[in-house]
Amino acid sequence: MVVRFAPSPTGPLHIGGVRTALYNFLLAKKTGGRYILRIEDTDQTRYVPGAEAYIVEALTWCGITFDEGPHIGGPHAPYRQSERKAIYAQYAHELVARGWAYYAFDTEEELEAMRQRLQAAGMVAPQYNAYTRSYMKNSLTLPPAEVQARLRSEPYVIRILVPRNREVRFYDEIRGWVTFHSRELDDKVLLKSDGMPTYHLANVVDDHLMGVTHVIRGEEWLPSTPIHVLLYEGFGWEMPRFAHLPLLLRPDGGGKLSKRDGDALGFPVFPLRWQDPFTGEIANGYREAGFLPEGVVNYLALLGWHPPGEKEIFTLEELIEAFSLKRVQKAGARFDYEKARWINQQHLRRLPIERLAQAVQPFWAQKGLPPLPPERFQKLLELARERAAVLPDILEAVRFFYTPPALPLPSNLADRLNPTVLEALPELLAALSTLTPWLASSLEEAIKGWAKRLGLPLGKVLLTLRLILTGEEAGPSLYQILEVLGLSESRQRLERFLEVHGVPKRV
RNA sequence: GCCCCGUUCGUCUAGCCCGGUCUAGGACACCUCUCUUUCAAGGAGGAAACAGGGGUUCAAAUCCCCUACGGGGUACCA
Repeated sequence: MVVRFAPSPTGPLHIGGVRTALYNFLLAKKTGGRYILRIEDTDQTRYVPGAEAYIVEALTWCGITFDEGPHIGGPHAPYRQSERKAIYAQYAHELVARGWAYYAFDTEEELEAMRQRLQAAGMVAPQYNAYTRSYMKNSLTLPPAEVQARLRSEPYVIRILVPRNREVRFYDEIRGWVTFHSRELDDKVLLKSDGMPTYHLANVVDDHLMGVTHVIRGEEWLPSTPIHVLLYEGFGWEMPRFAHLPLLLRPDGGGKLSKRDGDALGFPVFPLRWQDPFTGEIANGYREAGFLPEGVVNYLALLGWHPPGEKEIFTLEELIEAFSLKRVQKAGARFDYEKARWINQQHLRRLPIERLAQAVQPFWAQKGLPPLPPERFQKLLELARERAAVLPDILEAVRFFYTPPALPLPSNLADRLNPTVLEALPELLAALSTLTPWLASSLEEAIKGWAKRLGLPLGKVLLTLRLILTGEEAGPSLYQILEVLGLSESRQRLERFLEVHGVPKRV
């Protein structure tokens, strides 16, 4: 099995593209096949600098790797269509010679005039087809001598000659047989006047030349597949198998997810942060939002595909094992950010602590926090990981560690302090100062004993201590907090509290 | 407009191909309870769907047709 992912470098890859790349990857890996990255940069006017590098970086981050591509080379190089320009022209002319294509000389204005005329006659989307081509300027209507003359002196395009009255059928691996009638098809441009191919020609030629056996792409390509089928026939080439994946839809149901949605939907639509080189505009990415690549890939896999069992959390390896086109959904799938977060959370909880520390590190550094010894850092993260769906949640959950409470406490919190506990605070301070070892277990024992002696419910004691030490009402186990804070920091916070608030006198 | 593809809980989906086992299963989100020093996490439970109409059949979520709705396409863009 040979598959390819063929994005056009017109900007960042969006997550729908990532999913297409993922499905191709899973299939290639599962079957021990080959996976090709091909850059479809045939539209020179839409070229965006940095987009190709972004695509490679994003897929690499996701763990999606290739066997061939512009970044690694391979037997079918080059892998940028702009660098294969000459190949397409040659094949386009061959198609003319075979009677499956023709030259057309119509100017933009002439095409526009044709459309206007037909629209005025009530046609919504005029086509260049079997009916209209007969009165346009092309090698089918012009005398051969004039055609030759124009070819030498004028820009021209090559258009496919769509047969007049035929059913074009193909088998889609996900949808079954799909039928179009050739009268619905128009004579698509194959070779543009700048000498570049259009997608239709380039993809067919390259897929053939590169030995692609399965074309797996988004459903938006379904309507142009009959053109591709005709091209394979015109060339006399064996067709690959086709599979058109259901689209990723916006959560509000307003159509397919697109690059242009940027951050407008309230969640990232890109794998990585992207800064538009022209406008400077920045769009957030999953990586920067604190997702693990495992989480993103797992969620994306489940959007439009379902594994045989009821298991939902998968590693990339497990996805490769479980994936199959037969279980891909036909209908479009709405993106659900909440579920994406939940899946990510599951991966966060499973991640080995060293790798979690690695993943959190950039966020830690970005906050300007000083590095901690690995053991202490890991201990801290253990307190927070179960409270986090994305990486920044972890920093939030251990805020107490790097931000001592602002004193005096605001009255809504100060009101919750237990006076009896406050009164006994100096005594507790003294007791804790001699406590060894300084561990959550011994701290728990000491504090529980102390609460008992005071005759107070444990909850009141702990809430008061929590407020004093962290300034927050909720969070990880207080014993763990004390342990990770350490004796000296804990004592400092208690002392500072006493300084600011004073010890209430018993009346 | 035309063409193509689709339609099971709010969302992702199982079941559909090979009709009965479906009083339609799971997950996210939501609600209740539980565990707990708190917040999470965990555990238990709840509410929640076969788009509509016709057929075929002893029997239809499952097969066929129509309608409605949704999506995609309709460029010298991919």
